[in-house]
Formats: sequence, C-alpha cells, structure tokens
Amino acid sequence: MEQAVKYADIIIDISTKNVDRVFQYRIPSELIESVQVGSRVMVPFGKGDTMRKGYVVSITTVPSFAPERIKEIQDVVPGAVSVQEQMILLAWWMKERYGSTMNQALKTVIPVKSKVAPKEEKTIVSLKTSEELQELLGEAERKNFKARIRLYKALLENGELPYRLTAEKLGITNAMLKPLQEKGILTVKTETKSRDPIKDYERESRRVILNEEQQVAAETVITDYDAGKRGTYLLYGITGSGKTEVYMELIEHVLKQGKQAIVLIPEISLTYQTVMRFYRRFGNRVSIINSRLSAGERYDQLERAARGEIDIMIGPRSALFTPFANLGLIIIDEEHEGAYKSETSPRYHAREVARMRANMNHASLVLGSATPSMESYYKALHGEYKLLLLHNRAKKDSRLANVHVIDLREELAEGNRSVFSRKLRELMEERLQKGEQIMLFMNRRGYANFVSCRSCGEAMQCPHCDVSLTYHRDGTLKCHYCGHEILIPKICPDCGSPFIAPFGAGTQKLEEMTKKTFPNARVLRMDADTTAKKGAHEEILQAFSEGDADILIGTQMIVKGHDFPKVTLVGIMAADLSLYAPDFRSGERTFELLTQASGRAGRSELPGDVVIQTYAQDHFAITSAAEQDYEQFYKEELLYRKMMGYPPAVGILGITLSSKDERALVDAMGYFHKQILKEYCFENLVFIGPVDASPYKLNDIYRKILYIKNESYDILLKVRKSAQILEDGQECFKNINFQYDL
DNA sequence: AGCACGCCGACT
DNA sequence: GTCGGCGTGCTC
Repeated sequence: MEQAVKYADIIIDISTKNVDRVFQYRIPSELIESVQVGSRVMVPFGKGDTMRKGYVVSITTVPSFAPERIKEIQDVVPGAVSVQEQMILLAWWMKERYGSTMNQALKTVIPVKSKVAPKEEKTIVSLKTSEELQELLGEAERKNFKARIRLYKALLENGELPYRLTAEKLGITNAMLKPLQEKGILTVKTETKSRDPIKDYERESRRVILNEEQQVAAETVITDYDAGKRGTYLLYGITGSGKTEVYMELIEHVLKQGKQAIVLIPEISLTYQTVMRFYRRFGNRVSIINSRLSAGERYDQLERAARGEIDIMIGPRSALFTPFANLGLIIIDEEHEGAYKSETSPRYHAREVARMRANMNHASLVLGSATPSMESYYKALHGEYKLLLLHNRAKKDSRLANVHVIDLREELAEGNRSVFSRKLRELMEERLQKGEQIMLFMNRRGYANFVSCRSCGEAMQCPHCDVSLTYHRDGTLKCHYCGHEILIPKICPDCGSPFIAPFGAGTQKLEEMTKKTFPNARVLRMDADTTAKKGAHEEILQAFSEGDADILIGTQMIVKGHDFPKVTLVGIMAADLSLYAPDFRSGERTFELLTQASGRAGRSELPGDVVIQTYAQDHFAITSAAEQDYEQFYKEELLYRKMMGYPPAVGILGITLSSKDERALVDAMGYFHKQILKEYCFENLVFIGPVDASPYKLNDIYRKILYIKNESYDILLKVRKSAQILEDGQECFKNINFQYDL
C-alpha cells in the first residue's frame, strides 16, 4: 500500500523571535524511518535555500500550509542521536512557562554536540628555516601582503603557533594558509587529544547502616515507590544529619528496579569528597558533569547516559537534562540554593523543571536541605510535598558549636574600633596558640569597596553599568558586572580634587587587617579574585585542609559544603550586611548563610565556637540562626512575607524590559503597564513599580522591572502569556527585550 | 541568521 | 542616467 505523505513540524536553529515557530517540511520516503519527533534534520531554509539545522517537534499527515510550497527535508543530521521526545516536550513546556524562545529552551535541554568529536588541537608549524622565513618576509613586505607579514613575523618569533589563537589575534584565515601549505612553507599539525572518561574507581561494598531516622525517611519514599506512588519529598535534615546516606539508599532501590537517577548538587559544593562517596558506593555506573568539563567531555557523558552505560548522573542544574530513558528518581540536594535558578533565558528553576520531568517519567523527586527554601517548606506544610525529618546528627559525639552574638555597636561604644570584636580576637588568639584552624567569613554581597571623592562625594562608576567600580589592591578599579577596568585616577574626574580614596572593607581589607593583628598567623584568602583561575578554588581549599594556613578568609564560597575537621572557630564579620539587600529574600539568605557558616565549626570531636558580629543583633534572622532554629525563623519570615505580600504567601511575576534606548524603554514600559492594567482590571492584580532594575544600566542597556502580584499562580501565568502577546504584536516593543520571572 | 527587495546619494 | 548604501521583511 502506498504510504501517505508525511509532514514534519520543524523548528529552525536560529535564535531570533521571527523564526521562533514551526515550519512544515515534507518527509521524503527514504527518510520516513529515520525522521522522528526529536530528530535533528537539515532543511533548506529561506531564499537561496541555505541548509539549516532544525528540530522535529511533531509529525503529521495533514499539511497546514500550501502543499506546493512545502520543501523537503534534506537529511537527518549525521551521527546525531535522535533526541528524546520527552526532552522536546520539556523544552516546549519551559518555553511556555518561562517565556523564552523555543531555540533557547532546546539548547538548554539538548546536549550541544561538540564540533569535532575527538578534541583536536591545531598548530601551525613552519617548515622553513628562519633565514628562509626572513626572505619570505621580505618578499611579502615588497608585495604588501599584510596578513602574511604578520604571520611570518610571528613564526620567526615562535616557530610554532597555536592555531586558534593565531587565527583570532593575527586575523589569519584558512583560505590564506592554504596556498602556503601547498607551497610547503608551513603545515598545520593536528593533534588528537583523547577525552579521558573518569577512571574506574574501586567499589567498596561496605554497607552504610542507616540510623533510625534515616531509615524512616528512606522507607517512606521506598514504600510509596513500591506502591506505585510517586511524589515530591522534602528531606529536611540538619547539618551533619546524613542526608547523603538517605539519597544513596533511595538510589540503590531505584537502580535495583532497572531505573536511573539524577542527583543535582550546587556546583560549589560538588567537591571531591562528595563525589567519591558516590563512586565508592556505586562504582563506575556514576558519572559527573561540572563546569570544568569541556563541551566535548560533557557531551560524552550525556552520550554514555543515553547509551545506558551509566545509571547515576551527578551535577549542577544542567544535569537535569541527562537523557536517561528510564528515569526513576531525581534528587536535588541543598534545594534552597540560588544556583538552581538559571540566570539566562529560559530562566527556569531546577525545582520546577525537575517536577515536570519527574511527572513525565513517572519518577519521584526528593528535595534535601538543612535550611529549606521558604517555598518548599511552605509546600511541605501544606501537604503538597511530603516532609521527611532528620533531627539528629549522624555522628554521635559531634555537637553543635557555641554561638556568640556580638553587638558591634556596643563594641564601638566601648572604644573598640577594630574589625575584630574583643570576643573574636580572644578566641582567635586561643585557637592560634592551640594550632587549630579558623575561618573568617565576610559577606560582601551588595557591599563593594568602592572609591569615592572626599570632597564632592562622587563614587567612581562604571561607564557601561549603573554600579560603583570595585577597588583592587593592584591599584585598578574593576566593574564586577562587565569587567571594565581602569587605573585608579589621581584626581577626581568630576571636581578635580586630589582627595580620592578607597572606601569600605572587603575580603582584601580583612586579610590585611588580620595579618596586621595576628602577624604570626598564616592567612589564606578565597574570593572571586583569588579563584578566577581554574582549579584555584580546589587548590586553596586543599592547602587549607592540609593545614598550610591557620586562617581562611572568604566570601560565601568558603561556607558551602566543605568539611574541615580542624576548624573550631568561625567568625562572621558582619552578619547583617546581606540583610539589607534590596530583595525580599535577603532575610532568608542571611539565615542560610549564618546557619551554614555556623555549621562549619566543630563538625568533629573538637568543640567549636561561632562568633557572629552584627549591628542587628535582635533581628530574627540572626537570633534564630544563632540558635540554629529553622522553625522559628520560618514562622517569623512567613509572617513578614504574608504582611508584605511576597512568595510563598502570594505569587509574584517580574517583567523586565530592557533597551539601549532609555526613552524608548520608558515609553514602552508606560504603555505596557497601561495595557496590562486595562486587560486585567477585573482581576485583583497588585502592581509594584515599574522600578529601575538593579543595576539599572548594565553593559549600556537600561532595564526596568514591573512586578505583578496575585495569590493565584494561574492568573499570573495568564498575565505572562498576555504580556508575551503584547510583546510580539506591538510595534513599539520592537527594540525592547522582555524577560519574565515567576 | 541570511538573503532579497527596495528606495535614495556619488559616480563609471 | 546607474551602482550600491543598508533599512525592512520573509523564510514552510
């Protein structure tokens, strides 16, 4: 029987909104087998029929376009894995939910195949002696071949040149190298570097015996699972209560049924220690993805998952898209972490996407945290999630640290102007004497040390962004948003006064002060500057854990998930710095940071102390963190959120408009606001703003935000859709970029 | 993204 | 008179 002609709905791989929709193509009969939903295909597109990559999102027999104008699919992308239909559906869902383009959604969901399968490194090698090169250079100079002159000069200096760098720096193209290769002047050497997958690890079959609490938690999930019930669980376990053992028990159970598991861990706490625990238990059925892997290595790992060579994938939020065919369990550790929210479009939250993926695969989702996010705990208390509790520390003799809250105002009033309170200083001296280690935590968020003019008060600003430049020890001023860098000026560019000086204190300053106060102590600093180099992060932590230093100074990154048994004192220099950030989550974040930082002290047998220095010693985020009392904090915070109308009590939708043209932005925002108001005048929407985003100007682009609040998420979703329709349909929004944040 | 169509300035 | 600038719009 003659088969009916089939058509495929295809999304073209171009990231502009005008082509962000489906196009229909005829499937030629010889490809009818290989073209499936999720296939990547090459199709002729546009005038001139340039070949473009596209993704098949659905297949139909009824064309919805004039059939004589429908072109044919040319090919299935060679060597490409046909992507799971699910992943495409997930991308659709994300596009709808978060308001991105389909392409952006697909790109986050589908692994990007590296250009060359094995990692290749090309080098340009000269085949001539330097005298001969000199001669060639002379000839090129006579003929005024500019590109060749640059190339010969570089070759004379080095003999061998890395291809990529050369091409970029000297503006040399392949076309121009070709004749030179043919003349035998040079050659392009290609070295294939094999991408080494993770080595085999010895598997230790030492079974961990769960304590009673852990057992109960694990059993709850397992019983549901075996009864065919899938749900979302919130595993709330205090620091050191052994959540990881529970995860592993659950994974083991799921694996036994031939299913796979994904474990999300914030990148920052994805340490060697954690990973090794999984390897020891599950051997080489485990794989990790992290940002240190190259695109190719990452792709390899996902391929292995697709081929069924591994059963467990550990990684940051992108690991959520591991193409497991038989996914049974998703675990999100430290679920409160901000890193689970994507900062680029689609601005998805791993928790929500995980929920969706779990639904599609009939899998369970387990969220774990010592300080659950307000949203999750709220849902757990309202029965949407099942709450699992771990109250006790897994190691019996480890105990909670003594917490001292120090009022900095009082210190000042009593004449102590140093950054160290008397208590902290006293304890530090004692620890140094005993040879124990100290961590000093500086919460620098929203508190850059900027440079200002003493006479006109003007702070040095980034010319591209609406933020102050940050002062660095080497005499430069840097913008932490766009990387703009200048030397510190000698006179104020505004008033000409020579009295300009750094202001405020960051980790650098703290390091200086520490060295001055404790001249004999060995100090290590860890922050965005000292860890800019790859691997520096681990290096510093390694050095510290091996006892190469007495004091570790750092920002948030030192308090996440690292275990230093010899640390018995944690000093939090200014606990309330993060409290006044212009964000309704600042209290929550402060509480989390303080709780985590406190948890660093005394994780072993040695008794620990925590000193919290603050100007707001009565704030509940600080008092409840000092008492390590999450419930107390939750109650107070929820009250506050209810009062102020913030999530999780009410839903909030943030719509950011941005444009290079400030006037156009203001006009567009005004018009947009009016339209939404008009359309939803019968709903009880609460509008806040529009306000300037923070920072208002970023990379020369101005940004304004309109917040819309309502108790019902569904209504906000509807508003988002209407906004999208406005965005696409209105002339005046042409040069305005929209971003949605729910 | 790319490519064509289209309507205004300096040139063989 | 034409060649070509890049603004605008469409692509199954």
